[in-house]
Amino acid sequence: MKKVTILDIAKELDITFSTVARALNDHPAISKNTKEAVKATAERLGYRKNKIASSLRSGKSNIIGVLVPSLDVSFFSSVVHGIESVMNQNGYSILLYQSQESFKKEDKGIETLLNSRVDGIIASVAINREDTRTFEDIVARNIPLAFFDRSLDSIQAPSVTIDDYKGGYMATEHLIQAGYRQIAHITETRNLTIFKERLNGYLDALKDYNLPIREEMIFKGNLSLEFGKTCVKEMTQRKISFDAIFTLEDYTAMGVIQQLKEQQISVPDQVGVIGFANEAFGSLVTPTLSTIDQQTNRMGEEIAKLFINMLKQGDFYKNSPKKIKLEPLLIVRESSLKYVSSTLI
Amino acid sequence: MKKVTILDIAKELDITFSTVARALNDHPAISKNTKEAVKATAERLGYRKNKIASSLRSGKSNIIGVLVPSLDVSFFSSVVHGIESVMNQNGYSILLYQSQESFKKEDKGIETLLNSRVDGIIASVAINREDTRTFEDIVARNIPLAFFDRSLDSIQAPSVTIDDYKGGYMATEHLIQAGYRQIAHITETRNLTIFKERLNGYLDALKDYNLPIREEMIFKGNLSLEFGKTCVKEMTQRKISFDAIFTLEDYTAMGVIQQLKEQQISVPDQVGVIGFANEAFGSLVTPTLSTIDQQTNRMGEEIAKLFINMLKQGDFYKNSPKKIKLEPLLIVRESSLKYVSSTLI
DNA sequence: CTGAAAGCGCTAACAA
DNA sequence: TTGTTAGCGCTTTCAG
Repeated sequence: MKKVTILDIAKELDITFSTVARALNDHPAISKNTKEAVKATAERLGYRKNKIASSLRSGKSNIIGVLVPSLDVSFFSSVVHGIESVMNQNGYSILLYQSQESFKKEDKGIETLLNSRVDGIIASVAINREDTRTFEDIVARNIPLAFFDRSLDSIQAPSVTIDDYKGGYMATEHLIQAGYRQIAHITETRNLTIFKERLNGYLDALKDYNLPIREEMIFKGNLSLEFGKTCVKEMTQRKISFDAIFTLEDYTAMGVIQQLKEQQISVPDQVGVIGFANEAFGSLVTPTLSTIDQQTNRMGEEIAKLFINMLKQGDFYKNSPKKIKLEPLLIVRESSLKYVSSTLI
Repeated sequence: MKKVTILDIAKELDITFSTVARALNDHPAISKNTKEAVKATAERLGYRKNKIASSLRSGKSNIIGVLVPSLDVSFFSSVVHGIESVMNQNGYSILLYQSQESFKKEDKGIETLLNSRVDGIIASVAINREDTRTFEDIVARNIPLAFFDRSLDSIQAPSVTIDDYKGGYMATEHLIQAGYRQIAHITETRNLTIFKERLNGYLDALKDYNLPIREEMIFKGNLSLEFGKTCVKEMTQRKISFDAIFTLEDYTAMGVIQQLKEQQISVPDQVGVIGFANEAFGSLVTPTLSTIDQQTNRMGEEIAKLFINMLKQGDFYKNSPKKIKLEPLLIVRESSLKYVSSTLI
């Protein structure tokens, strides 16, 4: 089966190929008859429009580059799911690139996407990014750029994030209101805005409720289940008394719970635990895990919608960028319900 | 910043644009001097090769279409993760499309990918697919096609799947060897090869161990946690005696466990449970869930490698297609360890 | 309502 | 080692 072009259709019908092109694109100035004839023979010959050729000519590819750290993290795959769904409905395709949390690969990714002449880029930046030049370059070329979740403050691009500060505050406040007083927090060594914000929320909640902030109860490590265990062990060893732990994400919280169980400390009666991210397992474990939901699918849809609006503008960066902050949602489950828990179990 | 082409570089250096093109592509017949000069000015002017133009001219896009049901299912996002990683290392980009389990969207997706002139398509077919015409079309056009996990037997394309029959057999055999004798199975109503294979494995294991096959212990429903609960309730109501359940996937298994707990039936002492898929939560729940691992990342890598080899051939479908079956891995955890469990808890 | 013609930016065969 | 030239298949302006 050799490839069919508009020229083949034109010959078949004894008209010019430009008429064919117009007919296929539903150009208003083409008669119903020719349109129908053209579409019929196109179908009959098995014609498929060559998007590459039209992209080259028109300067629009109808492809959006999506750059994320890793699809193996459910948060990102969920957002990408949302992005693809909305973009698809609007006639765009997704060119996918994973940075694997390396800014070098991220730079390579941006180059590839730019070379592929995507109509814009949606990104969530790698955890170890330092300079922002490659991203500045995108803006300098006046190519639409938007961030989700992890954005770069120095870049004047729109973004959809969740209010991590508020999330941190809500989680901590919830623990306080549930009756806990000595609340530890586990965060990340690496310097990511989202984690700092969660920490700030934690700190401010303590202040607002007149609880002391104790440095030895704030742990910095690498995002992992293992580190959750380590922190509990350390507090026990150093005889730091605590009655609740708020962790920067859910896997760490699971580590905490596992270690507490190991040490025969009951959750939530002796120690309350709340995580962050609302991973799928939270409702399945015992005790079920309280957490903060990040509205991942919604985030994907919002960023996609915002992006589509941006694409409609001419000069993408003339207005100050729209920054959407989604509300975090507090999901209260068993792991943080001190008083009620005894009746639940 | 206006766009820079090879012509701009050529003018700058007072050579022809074809020399520039060759220099940029490291053509052997170009002198070191010119190459360096060209690359330097390319860099200086901020030149980026227009992949669209080269694709149009060369007939190769270096883009692979990936068509999956939904990235919101961790199995698929994990495989796509593997595919992107390997493809990326080999200079290919991924154009992503989700069918959302609808064959209509799948057809649209194939059309879009074909129109985008991808160099090939890697797909996992939608659950409700009936006719196979769109896929036949891909083959007819001699465009590389490969399946993973869910393939179409009537299409002569390579595939990477796991041995679902063996997985079903292993799961059942494990339960038998652990001392269970009355083993129920929960499967899907819809007619998907992979689920049928798991069922067949279950049936054959029972036969091989001389255990009776009882129709009333095989439940067909819709893949969900809720249906797991329903089945347990039904067996209890109908006073069907059972001491183990093998479910077609992990969420259903969770439903089973939750309902058993609800009814004060102890897992694994009274009833053993094993799932399928090795979802992330399996190692976190109580009791931890035994399951069959599908080697998702490996599957992504294998299909990508296989595909890259395929791309190197000329006539893609002249040889009989390579079908790789990955070994399922039995993951034994607490939910199926009848005798040991008491010492574990 | 339809045709003629130019050209998007690159690759590659053929010349020199 | 470099230049010349002809397209890839389409969009789009200008004519008619």
